[in-house]
Amino acid sequence: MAEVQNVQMYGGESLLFLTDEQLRQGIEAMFFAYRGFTADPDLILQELAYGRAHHRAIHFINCAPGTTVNNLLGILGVTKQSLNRVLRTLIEDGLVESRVGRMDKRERHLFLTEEGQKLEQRLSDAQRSRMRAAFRQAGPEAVAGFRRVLEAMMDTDMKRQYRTLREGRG
Amino acid sequence: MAEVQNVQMYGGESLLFLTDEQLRQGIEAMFFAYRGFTADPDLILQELAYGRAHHRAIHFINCAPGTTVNNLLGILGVTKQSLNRVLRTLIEDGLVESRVGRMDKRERHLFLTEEGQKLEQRLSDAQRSRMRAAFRQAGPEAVAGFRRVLEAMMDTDMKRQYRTLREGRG
DNA sequence: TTGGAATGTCAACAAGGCTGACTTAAAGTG
DNA sequence: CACTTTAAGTCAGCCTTGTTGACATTCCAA
Repeated sequence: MAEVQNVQMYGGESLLFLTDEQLRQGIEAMFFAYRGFTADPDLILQELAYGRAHHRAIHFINCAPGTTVNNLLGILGVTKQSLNRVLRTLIEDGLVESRVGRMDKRERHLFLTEEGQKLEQRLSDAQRSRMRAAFRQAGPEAVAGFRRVLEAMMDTDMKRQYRTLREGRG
Repeated sequence: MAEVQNVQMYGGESLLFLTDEQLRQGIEAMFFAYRGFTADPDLILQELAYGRAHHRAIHFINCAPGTTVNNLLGILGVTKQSLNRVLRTLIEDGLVESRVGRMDKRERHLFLTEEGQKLEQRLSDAQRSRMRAAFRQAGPEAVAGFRRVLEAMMDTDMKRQYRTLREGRG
């Protein structure tokens, strides 16, 4: 592999190392990998007439049960109208429960029902099994690097969200 | 950083290392990072009333000038109706040129015009500069790991596409 | 107590995926 | 040559998921 040969040529943090070509390859790898990343859950969602938006909502409600609509909005980065449509169908279908806030009655706290949890399991099993295979194939050091690059690629406020989620479960 | 501590506990390829929690973090990192990845070009596209679909077309036509519509369909993984809508506007707007094949007159070979190349530059500069910053921040070894994980996450046929593109330019 | 801010809902529209049916032109094959 | 296949493009219509605008409810502070 002729792609890491320029590392450290100028000492310290290396300059030549980042050729446009290598950056282009990184961009394309990201594009193709993201497709792989979503492919398995997409198949499951399709048979239920749901989309990726439903998956994302389910995922983060599962991570933070009792979260409010507003909070979810911040994480997902969409408009509340867009999220609402998805939430409405999930509530109608009995996968998500929305409880009026006790302190602040304007807020709705969101929870997965048992059925919702079951679907979450199915979806994340599918996604995790590909991730697990990739992690295993690439090895622990590659995984650490993978995470470091992804974190560096996030916006600062996204990174905050990500860290919050990470620490919430630890 | 308490996340790589379980590596190699069982010798050889490590088992404990892949906890569900770590996989979940990988999934979320991928989600947030992909948003960051597309954020900068999206801003540029918005002011031109184009979308991500236009960007993808422009990117791959730039990578493989003279590619046919059919080939592009394979790379992008969309239907021809969907691609055609995008391609038509790009041709109308004078960013892409479509030449009838000389060997096989059924084929159309796609090229970026000068103006198309200019936009491609603008878009990829934006995207690369974030990627460059992330790569630099994470360091060369992390980048190698990043690439290894992403490649392992692709489907086999995507990987073929990716490799072909990689070798085409070297 | 009243006006403004926050939270969530409803309605309508656009982008960009999808399928299906069809045309045109060129290439390949018996 | 006649027939089939392939490449490309088009039209119509659907779905998901993003957007903005208008609106109801609730809370809080002046």
